[in-house]
Amino acid sequence: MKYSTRLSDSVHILAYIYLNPDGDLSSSAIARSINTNPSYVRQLIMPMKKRGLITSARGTAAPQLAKNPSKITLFDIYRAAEGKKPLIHCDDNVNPDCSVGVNIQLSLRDCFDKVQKKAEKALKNITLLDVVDKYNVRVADNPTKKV
Amino acid sequence: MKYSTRLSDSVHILAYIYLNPDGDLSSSAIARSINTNPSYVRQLIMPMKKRGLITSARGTAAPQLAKNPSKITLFDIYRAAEGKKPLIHCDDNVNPDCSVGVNIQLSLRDCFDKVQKKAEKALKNITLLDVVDKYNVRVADNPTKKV
DNA sequence: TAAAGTGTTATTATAAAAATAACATCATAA
DNA sequence: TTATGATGTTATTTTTATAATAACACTTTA
Repeated sequence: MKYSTRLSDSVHILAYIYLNPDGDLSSSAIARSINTNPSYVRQLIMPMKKRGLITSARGTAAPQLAKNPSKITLFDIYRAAEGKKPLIHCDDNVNPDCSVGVNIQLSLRDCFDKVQKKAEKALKNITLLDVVDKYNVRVADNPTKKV
Repeated sequence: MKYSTRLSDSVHILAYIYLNPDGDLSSSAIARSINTNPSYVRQLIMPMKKRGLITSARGTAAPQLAKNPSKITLFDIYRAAEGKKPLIHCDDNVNPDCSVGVNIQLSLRDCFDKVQKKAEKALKNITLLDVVDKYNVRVADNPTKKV
């Protein structure tokens, strides 16, 4: 399949809103920045709205962060973007008549869960503010056209 | 796309070989356990061979672990199965004329790299023996038909 | 009231993976 | 020696999760 860029694009949306409080914040304008279409942007915004990361209202092109960016972690955005999908997938289509097959996969699930927890912990330790700070350093070091 | 189960299936292959030293270790037999085809099994074995995890010879259905299972980590198998592919993907198709777009993605890459490192560290801390041990506990707790 | 926006659902296209096929090469047993 | 069956390898087809897109009811605002 295509690789999912939902987390990446969702962070993009939040950063864009935060960095352009007085600019055009329509889904069309954000979509142009991501090089995608307005509908996809709105589809990413919706779960973030449900998870309390963003506010928006029908008819008005004025989404806002619902929290301070220092209080929004990459894990929050990951949950909104990807739900409960894990980073590593077990093969749950092994031969059910094979004890090795079934039980190795179940054992592996335990192991992958541990890795998942570690990754999630790392995601929780990075905030939207951290990402924006890195962005600002980059822009300061390499001044070019804005927006 | 489909989710990759290459890591999962590669571990499966190694465990199968370790647990059935005197059984049929042809790619066909292993494929039946995974519920897939012999060619796919061989395709997974090849990179593990190149990375020194397994030995095998043309014409003979007798693959062997090249190391003690306590010396093979999930990270080793992950590298063989997935190469350098990361767990989380940036969107590298954003609007190149948008400073926010480009620089946010570059900043995100740094962040995702940190998460990747943590996940890889977790993978390094789990060995094939750990997986097999969990398997043995499962089989002991829940005795059913073997192989 | 017209224009432009969001929220939402449905459909199509894309691309990464598994599945499969095919075959040269090698080992082994009859 | 030859037939059989295996691996190593490359190429093709099918599957499927995702992005892309379309469509439209509803809402805001000029």
